[in-house]
Amino acid sequence: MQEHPIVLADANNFYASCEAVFHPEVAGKPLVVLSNNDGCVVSRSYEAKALGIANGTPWFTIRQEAAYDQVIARSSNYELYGSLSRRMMSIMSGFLPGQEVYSIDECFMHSPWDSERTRRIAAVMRRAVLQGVGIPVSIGIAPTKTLAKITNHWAKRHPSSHGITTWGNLSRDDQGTAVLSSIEIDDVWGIGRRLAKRLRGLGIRQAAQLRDQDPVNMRRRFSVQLERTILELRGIPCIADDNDATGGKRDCQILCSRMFGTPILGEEGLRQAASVYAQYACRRLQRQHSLCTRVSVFCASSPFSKHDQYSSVCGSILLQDPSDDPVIISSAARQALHGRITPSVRYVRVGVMLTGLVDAASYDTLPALGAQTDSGLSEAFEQVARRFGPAHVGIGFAGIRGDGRNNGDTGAAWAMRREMLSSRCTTRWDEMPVVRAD
DNA sequence: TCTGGGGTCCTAGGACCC
DNA sequence: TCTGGGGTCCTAGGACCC
Repeated sequence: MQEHPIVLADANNFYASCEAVFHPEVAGKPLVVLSNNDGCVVSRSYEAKALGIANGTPWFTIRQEAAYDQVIARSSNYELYGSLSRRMMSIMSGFLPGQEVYSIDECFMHSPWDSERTRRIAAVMRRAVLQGVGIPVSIGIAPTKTLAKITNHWAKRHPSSHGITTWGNLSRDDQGTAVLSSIEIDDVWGIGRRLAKRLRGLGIRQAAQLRDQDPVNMRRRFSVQLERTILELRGIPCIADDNDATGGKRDCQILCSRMFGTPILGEEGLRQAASVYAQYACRRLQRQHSLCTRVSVFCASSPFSKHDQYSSVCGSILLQDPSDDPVIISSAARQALHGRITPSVRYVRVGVMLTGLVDAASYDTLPALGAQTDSGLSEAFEQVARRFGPAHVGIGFAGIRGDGRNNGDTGAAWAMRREMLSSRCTTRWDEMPVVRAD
């Protein structure tokens, strides 16, 4: 047994839990959080799960039944979730070293202690997050990331674990029989729908059976990833740490894409949307101090439409020099689709992808390499945004605002729908909660 | 009427070079 | 006319994750 275990902390029903933090009246009730455009269910409270609502269900197909069951629905409020996530991660980083924020609601940590001491620290950490942010987390402690995922899963499903399960504290028999034999193959980290189907075809149904396969043989038949998963299930760490200290820095690509509130017909509307999303992507590029060398844009019609045939196109522009200039990038995005779209197709999505990312710092020292960097326009936009709020200025449609609660978006007809948005309590002065002491 | 968004890694195959 | 073998780089696409 390895004595420096990996700790995985993962929030329970994160988005749904966030909605209850500043609205305690919804706690204990069935609540679902919907994706952008109020499309699909992406997070559910325990009570909503108990009603049999599955993740990914299109909201319009269950809306009436949900109303009957008094289910509360919320549009996704990423501003709130992001803010609570940062608080939660910050609290946890004070308890154990080597935090890797893996997603908005979970992080790995590397404990220098043995399993038992790690468990005691994790219990204190868990209470600190609950008290400091109001979000319940579950914790798995194990020698590898894949096993930490499995023990975390176990902790979530077994109330007797009080939110924490430690692999090293289980007997060898329990590890195999109670835990690995009860985990279905699709619940193993790294095994998706397709792979699970192929494995079941070979009679491999539970995690324990996968662990007992020959790794070399499975690598030949499937992939190097599957070999790693098998070794991880045996307690041999093979999944590299993503210890990029800059936090959230993207190495390969930055993508910004959205479904529209209403479909777009014709090139001009798509060009407007592409230009707006290019500016969002550009802001993220600048925040991580990168430049990009290629701007790609894709757009697609609805894959569900009964009237139109599905159609998708993409175009891409290679920049002359690496750049983070929103003028250059948004203009490339406008050009990328030129002449490619079909005028009669109703497009419902557009996305802008920035690739070929390079570190801006390497061009600071070698100006002769010729990067086209932003001359200060973005900084001016940021200053205006800080003083007057988001979306007051921008290039083209990005400078146009919608009305009311959605005024962070452009006022275009295709802007997303968010009809059930909760307050952005921690990021907007005018939406701060009011507390009365009677 | 109404079906999310943002990533990573790996592999195959083509282009190109010597 | 004939037309190998090995390497690298890039891109597209598939599969997976939350």
